[in-house]
Amino acid sequence: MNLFTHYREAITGLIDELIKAGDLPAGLDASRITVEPPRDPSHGDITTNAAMVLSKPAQKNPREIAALLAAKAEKLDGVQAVEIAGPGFLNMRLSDDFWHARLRDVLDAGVAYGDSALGAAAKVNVEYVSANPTGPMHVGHARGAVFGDVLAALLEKAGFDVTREYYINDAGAQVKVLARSVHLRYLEALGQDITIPEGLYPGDYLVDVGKALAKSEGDKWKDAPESDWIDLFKDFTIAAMMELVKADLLALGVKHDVFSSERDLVENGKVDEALDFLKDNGLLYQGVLEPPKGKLPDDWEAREQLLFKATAFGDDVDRPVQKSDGTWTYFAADMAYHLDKYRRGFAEMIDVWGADHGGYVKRMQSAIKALTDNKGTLDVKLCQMVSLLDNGVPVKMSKRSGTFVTLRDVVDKVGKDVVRFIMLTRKNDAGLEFDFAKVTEQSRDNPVFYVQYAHARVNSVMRMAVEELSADVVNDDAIHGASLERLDDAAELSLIKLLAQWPRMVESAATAHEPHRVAFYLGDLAAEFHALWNKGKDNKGLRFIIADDVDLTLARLAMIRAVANVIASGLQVFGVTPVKEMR
RNA sequence: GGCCCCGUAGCUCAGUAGGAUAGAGCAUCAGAUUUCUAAUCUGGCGGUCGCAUGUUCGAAUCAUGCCGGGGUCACCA
Repeated sequence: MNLFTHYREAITGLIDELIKAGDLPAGLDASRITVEPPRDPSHGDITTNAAMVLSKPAQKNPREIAALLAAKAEKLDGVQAVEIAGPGFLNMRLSDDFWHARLRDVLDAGVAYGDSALGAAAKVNVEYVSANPTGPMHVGHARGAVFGDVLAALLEKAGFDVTREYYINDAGAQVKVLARSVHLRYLEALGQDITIPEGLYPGDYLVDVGKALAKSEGDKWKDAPESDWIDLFKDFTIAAMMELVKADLLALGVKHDVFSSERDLVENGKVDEALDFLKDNGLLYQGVLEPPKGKLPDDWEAREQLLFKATAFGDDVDRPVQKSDGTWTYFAADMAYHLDKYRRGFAEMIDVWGADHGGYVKRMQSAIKALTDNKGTLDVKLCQMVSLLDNGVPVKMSKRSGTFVTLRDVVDKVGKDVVRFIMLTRKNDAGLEFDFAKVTEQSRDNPVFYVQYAHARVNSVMRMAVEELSADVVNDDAIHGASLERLDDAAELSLIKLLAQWPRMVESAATAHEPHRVAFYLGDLAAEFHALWNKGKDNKGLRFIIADDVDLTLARLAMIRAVANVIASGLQVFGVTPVKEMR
């Protein structure tokens, strides 16, 4: 249960009562009313702006409305005190019993705590990675991969029906170049000396593909014209590259439900279908684009081409859908792809792209508007660059010099959990530094460690408690039946309140499509837990284990177990394994 | 030149569908350890939220215009 949603409903209920009683006029718009935690804890546990928002439409002084609400709010379950503050805030303090009940919720739910029905099982499609199948994944791909994977998990936790999708760009000129590169490797495998010309893919990872083809095909394509072997080589190589990509993603713990092929779309006539739809609606025309303002590309020439009327849907210019050789542009196929997603039932689509594709967002969104009659929505999440450092020194990356850092290198070096967590410690549209030295160091500076350590520390205390008090006294049943009302210290209640925020965090992060908020929340939670742990040094009475008060000890163990539950719940969304020990 | 993103403490960044006195970490200064793992914690210092108008009861948050940084700009994907 998201307690803020709960009390928002209660407050709007009170407003209805006031309307019925004639104290407020009917027909008030409640949509702008918020119920949230106040910034300053001295203002209570929850606050609402209801009185201020209703002031104007109700033509009443906000403090007057607040007074009407306060009189009723005092009687709500769990509410201990109500006060009116500032311009008309209604601040409420909830009873200790209420918070103890929330702690009970955490213990009952375990890692499932925070699961929400917010999404109401609505279908959402999250497309991420979608890297060209032309080689192994590099670190730049990792961020989008983790972001998409975790956003999908977050949406699932918030109650959406999520499909994780990968779009294979296997129809363009690039895969042709790839197939030619492999043909050279094939000749090499047959014993020829080769040089790889500029423009083809020089990577070693194609050597084995060439060998495999030499083995299965023999030398029959040695002297054959390209048109005879190109399709075969394409198919074989794409399949091999996708195996490579999937293996890399698996190492990172990233999975997809659906792989869609651009080539399939083209071959199945989906592109024609989508374009026919646009044509029937008068949204395609032959035209000549204005040259871009400012510096012109060197090879610019005015050319008549088939254009989609993107400007009618919010884009800046109309967009070409057909190349001069008659084949479809990438954009045309991508339109067909998104229409296909829409027709498969995904009115809500999310795409995760690199920030260098930012210029493409408007045209895709305008296409979706045109193709779905404004019924489909696309949110594009752009992920900024990751800069790799080692102890502050940039790690040089260049495909040519061979110091190219692959995704696999990074995962092998620091582990998938570290890569995943760090990728989420920044907003997606902010740059991110990934420092090999920092992300593996065991200190406060390293958020992965810090959060993991809090989880490990809970388990450590648990082990210690069993050792000191015996397993007969400290066990699951005993902890579950603990007298939670014994938790009455301000610091303990404060920690419980933070735990109770988790369902709200899940919902807001999911709604905003911002998984990084979870990382910050987990950091805050870990900090508060570590702080409480340390309080036990200054004040022995605040230690978790109090040998001569088993009842209190069990209550505190229940509390810290709840901390571990919520951390584990968050890490589960991240696809990071919580550790129980960090020696 | 157009479009998109960013601009918050010395540094790295949060800031919850506009909310009350803008927060963390690092750095720096002063402290805490015969430990339930100090791999941690407590306190001090530190800000014209790039600038200016506007909308609003209320703006770091929304709108418009500037300034600065990055990305991108017809038949690549």
